[in-house]
Amino acid sequence: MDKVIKKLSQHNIFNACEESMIGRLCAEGREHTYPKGTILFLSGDEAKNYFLIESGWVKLYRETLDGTQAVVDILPANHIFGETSIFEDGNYPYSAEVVETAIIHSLPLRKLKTEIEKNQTLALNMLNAMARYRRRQDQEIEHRAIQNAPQRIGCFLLRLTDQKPKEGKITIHLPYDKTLVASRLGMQPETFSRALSKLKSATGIEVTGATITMDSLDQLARFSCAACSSEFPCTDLKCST
Amino acid sequence: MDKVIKKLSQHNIFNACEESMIGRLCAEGREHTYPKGTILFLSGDEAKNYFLIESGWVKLYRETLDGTQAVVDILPANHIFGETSIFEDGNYPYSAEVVETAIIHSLPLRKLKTEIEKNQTLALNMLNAMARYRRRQDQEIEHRAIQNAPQRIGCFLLRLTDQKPKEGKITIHLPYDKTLVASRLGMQPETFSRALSKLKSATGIEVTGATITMDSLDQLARFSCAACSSEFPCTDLKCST
DNA sequence: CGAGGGTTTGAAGTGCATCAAATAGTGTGG
DNA sequence: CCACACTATTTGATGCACTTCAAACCCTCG
Repeated sequence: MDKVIKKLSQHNIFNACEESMIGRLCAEGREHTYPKGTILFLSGDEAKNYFLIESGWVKLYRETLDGTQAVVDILPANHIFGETSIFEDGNYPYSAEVVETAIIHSLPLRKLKTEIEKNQTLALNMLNAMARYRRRQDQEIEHRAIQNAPQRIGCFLLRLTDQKPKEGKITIHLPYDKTLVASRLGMQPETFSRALSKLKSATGIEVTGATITMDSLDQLARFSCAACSSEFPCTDLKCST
Repeated sequence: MDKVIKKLSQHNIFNACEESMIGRLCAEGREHTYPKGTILFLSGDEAKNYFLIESGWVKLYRETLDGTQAVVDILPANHIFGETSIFEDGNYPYSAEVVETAIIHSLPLRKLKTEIEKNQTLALNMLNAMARYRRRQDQEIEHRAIQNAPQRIGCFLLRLTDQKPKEGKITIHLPYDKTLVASRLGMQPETFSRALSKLKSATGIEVTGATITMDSLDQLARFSCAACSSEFPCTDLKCST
């Protein structure tokens, strides 16, 4: 299980933590490959483990009795989720589904809790991560309130780029299904499709399947970031946790 | 400044913390009365203080260049805000405006940071508070995604009640302007007005100015909670931090 | 009493959802 | 390598919820 230890120690939360401690955390960990569609847990389930994504994508969502669902987030490799359940009532606050076949490590929450209570560095890292997450959520609420569909897509695309300096043409690949992107952005697939066309004619981007190219990000930023309180290189929005 | 110490020690974040430590936190604190409309700070300002509301109401919001604003939260007495700025870049992530004349204590972030780095209990309390806040924000996103305007109002009313057992008639007072409630719920004042009428005819509540009465909460819960992933006595949603 | 803000009402417009159906794309077995 | 089955995506038509603009109303407070 060296691999997990290495992965974990690269993670923000375990920054500057001793390997021995991380080793203890992983002691009862398991690695599993889950096919697309697997439900890892449901909202309200008793939380025994938290998870590290080795590869693939995982959707976090909440669902009403009649089946309507609200997507909380869609997480890529190297993300951790379910770890906040050590606080509060010990149940998962959302459901998790594998949306691209994934290799996932499960780690026991119990151990994490023990370590956090002893280890100041770990607790502080965790606080930092939570604060960062909180900002992202605030932004999310803002975006859904004041950006329209084409702008939300533009903003999403901007956050997918590596912020690399302007080098000739810029290419972005959608990381997963358009339908999923739509749900991530809180809109219907049909709306996504139409909004992407609008974005195209408004900013001059080129769309070919899941690949999007453009001459520079400026146009896109001008279009999308007009309806946002942050200014363009909105760095804190990048994925993390 | 005994008053502040007392207030603080009742607060979740300082649960089980020594008075002496809280005393150190308050050392450079100040109390101020601010009239309605006062801007306490703007998003992006360097964060030197965090705040405790003694009385009154404070609106946290974010604003785009063209003046459109998204309300993040509206906080009542006994709430703390601005404290998360000790993490990350040290700037406030939102603006704060007094919306009902308020008495507010400002406390230096610097001292809080020092104490958090030393005091495990404090760090853990803070983690708990952050986790709770995170859940609330997740809920907020869900609500805005799947509840319609009348349901959002109903849900808001339910969260205002004291969860007291059914005793004859139930009375709820809106804590501030209808216009503000509307912005808190992410809708226009006009929409709020019309949605409240719909809620009235759908659930049989009585509305007189800012006072709302009904025979029982059941009707309201049945109407609003249908479009929510949590079941009715959704306790975690109650205010806190 | 009159001014001004909060609130309601009306009329019209916009954006997104929904339903329905066509089209493109992908993977399968033959 | 092709035809079929199935899914993802697009397009069209329509409806609804919320917004916007405008104006009336109400209520409070000087």
